[in-house]
Amino acid sequence: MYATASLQNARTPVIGDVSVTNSTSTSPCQIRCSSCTLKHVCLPMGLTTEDVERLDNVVYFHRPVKRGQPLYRSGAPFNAIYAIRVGSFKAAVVHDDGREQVTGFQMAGELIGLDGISTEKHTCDAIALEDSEVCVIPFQHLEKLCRESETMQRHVHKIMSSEIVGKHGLMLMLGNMHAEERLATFLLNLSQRLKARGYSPIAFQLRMSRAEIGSYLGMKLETVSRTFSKFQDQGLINTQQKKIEITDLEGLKHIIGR
Amino acid sequence: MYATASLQNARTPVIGDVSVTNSTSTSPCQIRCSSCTLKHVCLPMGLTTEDVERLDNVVYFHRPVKRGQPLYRSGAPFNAIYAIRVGSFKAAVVHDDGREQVTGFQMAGELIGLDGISTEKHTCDAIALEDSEVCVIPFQHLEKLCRESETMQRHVHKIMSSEIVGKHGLMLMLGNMHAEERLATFLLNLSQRLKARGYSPIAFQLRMSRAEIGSYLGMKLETVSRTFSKFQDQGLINTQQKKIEITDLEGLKHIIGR
DNA sequence: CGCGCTGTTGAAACTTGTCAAAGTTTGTGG
DNA sequence: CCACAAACTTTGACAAGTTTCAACAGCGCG
Repeated sequence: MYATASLQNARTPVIGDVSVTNSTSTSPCQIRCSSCTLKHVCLPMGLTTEDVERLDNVVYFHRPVKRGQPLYRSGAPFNAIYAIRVGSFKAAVVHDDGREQVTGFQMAGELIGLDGISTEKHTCDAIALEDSEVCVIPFQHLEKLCRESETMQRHVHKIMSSEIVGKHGLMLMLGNMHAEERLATFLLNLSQRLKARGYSPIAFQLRMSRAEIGSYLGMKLETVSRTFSKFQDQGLINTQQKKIEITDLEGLKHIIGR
Repeated sequence: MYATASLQNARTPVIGDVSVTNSTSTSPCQIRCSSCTLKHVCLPMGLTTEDVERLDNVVYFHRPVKRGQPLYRSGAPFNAIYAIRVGSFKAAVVHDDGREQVTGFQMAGELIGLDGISTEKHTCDAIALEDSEVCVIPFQHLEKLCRESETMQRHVHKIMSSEIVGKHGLMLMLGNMHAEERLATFLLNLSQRLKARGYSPIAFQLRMSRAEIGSYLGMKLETVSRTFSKFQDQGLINTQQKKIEITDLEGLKHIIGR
């Protein structure tokens, strides 16, 4: 009852595409969206039971990605978007001259790959920050679902739009904020997303290097490091390399408020 | 034959919404997408004749916006996206503390308003940089079209995705580039878009102030002004206030290439 | 014709970047 | 399991680029 005959038929070629274009193999999915622990923060968030069951028919394959390995690279053909089931990723665009800009960090439950829709080729690299696993969402199938279900369609549109809105926020940060404000914004954002996933919002492990944080925030790694140290001196956080403990959440918020 | 009965019926409430939520009135459209001179650069770009005719049924109202006036403001309810028919706009997000970041400049044929989809409220201000006119595209109607036509659906998805990709480029600029590279990028981007619209790519009138350019590029207006002067000294451009003439296109490109 | 807004230019101050060195952690291979 | 190498982080000193503050010029508008 979960898979209609037409979807079964339509699915076959896409599976082929995926295995051709990606060197890593995919594996059938044990866990359905409808029973996934991440459904409150992932694609299914806010959807009706019926729509989630439709998703179950489309999200059928998982793909493991080892730390440091790409889920996809810039220029790779676009077939699917991905929901992160385990682990985390960075997305980065690389300029001709080699300059890299990290455009986002994604964690479990978040989507990655929307950049590829426009040209049907991915326009950035998606690299796993730790051993991870993604759910493969063949985009053609998702589009079919959106034509069949108005609520699903609106949902997908909202996800894309919030991606745009999120980038606006980043632009505001990159264009207007000082190093301290940027790092505080970054930490608070991370904290909030971890909280939404049931993790501690005040003690966590960074998955990315200082250089990657710096690239994302538009500053050099030394400045990131110095700013961490400054926060530590001010009693706002405790850091030990990648281990972060926020000791004064309000203080951090106050930095952004100037 | 252009308007089906069902669309006629569906349209009425949306018209109501538009006139309620916007203080400015809209007027029926004389010009159809299918006969619009901007169709090669606007929403209809690349669509089949059939799809464009479907658009004709949906894009029915125009709205004039005087220079300096908002098309919408942050927080306003989202009903429609807009295609710029005449003139140009800036989109800007405003931080709590009053800091403003211009997130984009839109010119004729470009879409504005996608930011509102995610929360059904607009998240930025859209302000006319000159006396302008937009085509109102009720989003619910566009979504209906996308459910009916696969090519239209993919088209709209591509537009949203390229908005995301475009922001990535901006982030790269804000995060990695020096003042000269930023301004050169800005000028070349403008030049290219004007060219695509049949205007001179090397002589044009800026519609925005130095402060607005600065906000967009993440630098202060004085730095913008100084950088313009530097380009002028280097023989790359001629500026007289808002009038710009690019005298060495390759030279400008070379600045970005470092 | 003057007033205000916008743009230009200069000098000093500040923030961040650059370069360099040393310390720390992580991972690998013996 | 330890040792060593590689990668990452921290910190300092100095340089460079941008902002800030200030003054003035030019253009458009009433």
